[in-house]
Amino acid sequence: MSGSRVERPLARGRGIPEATVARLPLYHRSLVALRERGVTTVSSEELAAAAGVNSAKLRKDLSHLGSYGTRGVGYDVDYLVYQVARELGLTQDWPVVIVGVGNLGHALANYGGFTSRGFRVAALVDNDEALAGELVNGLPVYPLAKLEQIIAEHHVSIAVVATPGPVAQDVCDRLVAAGVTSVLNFAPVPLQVPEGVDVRKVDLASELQILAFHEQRKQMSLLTPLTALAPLPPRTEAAG
Amino acid sequence: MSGSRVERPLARGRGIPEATVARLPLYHRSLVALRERGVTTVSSEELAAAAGVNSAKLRKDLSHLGSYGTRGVGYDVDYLVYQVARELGLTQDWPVVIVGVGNLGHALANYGGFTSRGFRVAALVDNDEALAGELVNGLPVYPLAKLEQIIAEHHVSIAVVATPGPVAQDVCDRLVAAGVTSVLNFAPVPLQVPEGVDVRKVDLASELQILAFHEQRKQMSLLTPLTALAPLPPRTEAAG
DNA sequence: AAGCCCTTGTGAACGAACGCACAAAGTCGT
DNA sequence: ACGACTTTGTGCGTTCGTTCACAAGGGCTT
Repeated sequence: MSGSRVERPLARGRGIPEATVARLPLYHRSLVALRERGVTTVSSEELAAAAGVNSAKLRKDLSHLGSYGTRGVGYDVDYLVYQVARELGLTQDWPVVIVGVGNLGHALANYGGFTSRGFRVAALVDNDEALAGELVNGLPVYPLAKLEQIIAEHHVSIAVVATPGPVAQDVCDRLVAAGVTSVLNFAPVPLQVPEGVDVRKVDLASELQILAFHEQRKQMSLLTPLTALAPLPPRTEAAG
Repeated sequence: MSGSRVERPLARGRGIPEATVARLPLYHRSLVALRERGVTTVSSEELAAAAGVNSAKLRKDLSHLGSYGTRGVGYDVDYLVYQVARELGLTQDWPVVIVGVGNLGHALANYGGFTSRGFRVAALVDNDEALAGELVNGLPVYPLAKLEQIIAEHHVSIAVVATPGPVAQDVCDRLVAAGVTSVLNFAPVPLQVPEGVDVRKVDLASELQILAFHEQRKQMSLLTPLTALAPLPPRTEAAG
């Protein structure tokens, strides 16, 4: 077995659990909403309610960023907004390239939440010649041939793949070769990327199917009594 | 109150882990792709590679559905496609209502992956009077006032919320009151729903922010050696 | 200043998910 | 028919994530 050397699991600025990172945007948004309502101080209980999470989880999440609260009082909204934003990298400018200007790419280019908060659509790219030069949300569409040039000139490190599935991997390969190290993938295929490149998948069809799974279960449990579903359900106390 | 009752960690009915359910759509899609290429038998190793997951994880996932493989051979593609589809509820028809026909709702209405595989857009609904009656992807847009009627007549149990954030909760409440028990939420707010209603969130801005977080860390680790990261970050609260 | 009250931050228990490694169980060659 | 080979299905240890419960620590009142 390996040595018993205790390695510090959570350094101050690093080692933030992935589950926590995934919730930081949620907290950030809730905090901004509170700030816009004029709230200056918020307790973990209130913020947790606004974000729809458990308050203990919220406190532990925030504790990974540092001790930004005041015991007996709560968190200063302004200060916490800034800290979360800084941790998420929202205090810097992120030029983003969107590849694929179909229905989805169109919507993304127009989507307000995409362009705000540090992100800026550097360019729209599509391989359809007919689209080249057209304006979408005030942004011109460039041909796919210019992809590498755009990435280099704008120092793009984050790309959005909104192409049809069959070409997504090719596009992704070109993106990575050109220097992109983070990809948000809307295409219904699992993208293969080398070490060091992050891919996050947004799969609309999958989400619906997951809902359908649970929906089917609900319908089944309505039609048949519980005893018919499980072989021998112990007659424990009924909840509620 | 956000302190919700302890919901069963495993999926309702038979105990299929939630993490497994979330991957079933992925397997289903990979299997369909294999079938279309004429593949009739697939090993866990091959299917796992196609889906981009660990093969042991794939086998354990599939084992929750039943013993559908043949040792020494693999899985029959046709058979497995059917079993996964049945488990996901894709063998039945799911009428879906999309509320909010903005950029995103427009894209969703046109999105092929949404309408295929058991799902069917029963109606598009928007509160913008100007849109009423317009055709999107061959489907008419109905006014919000008809929401309850549509849900009842089409027996809709799954709804997509693609409205602006501020009205999402109101729309959701009406959906639930009208009988919807599964909601796919694209609005950037956490929806509150009663027990028994499922909500899945697709948050485009959050996904980008999560990528930005990791991207920032990559850049930091390139610029500074690891030893420079360990000390406490200066608490510069005078910023701004 | 001291004590009370409030909320944060966290140790610890619990539970879920992952992945290794292997036994079980089938096929195929001889 | 039998043994070698292949691949599934799964027991088990490890890691990751969630939640409880409470001590630590700050503010407020007296």
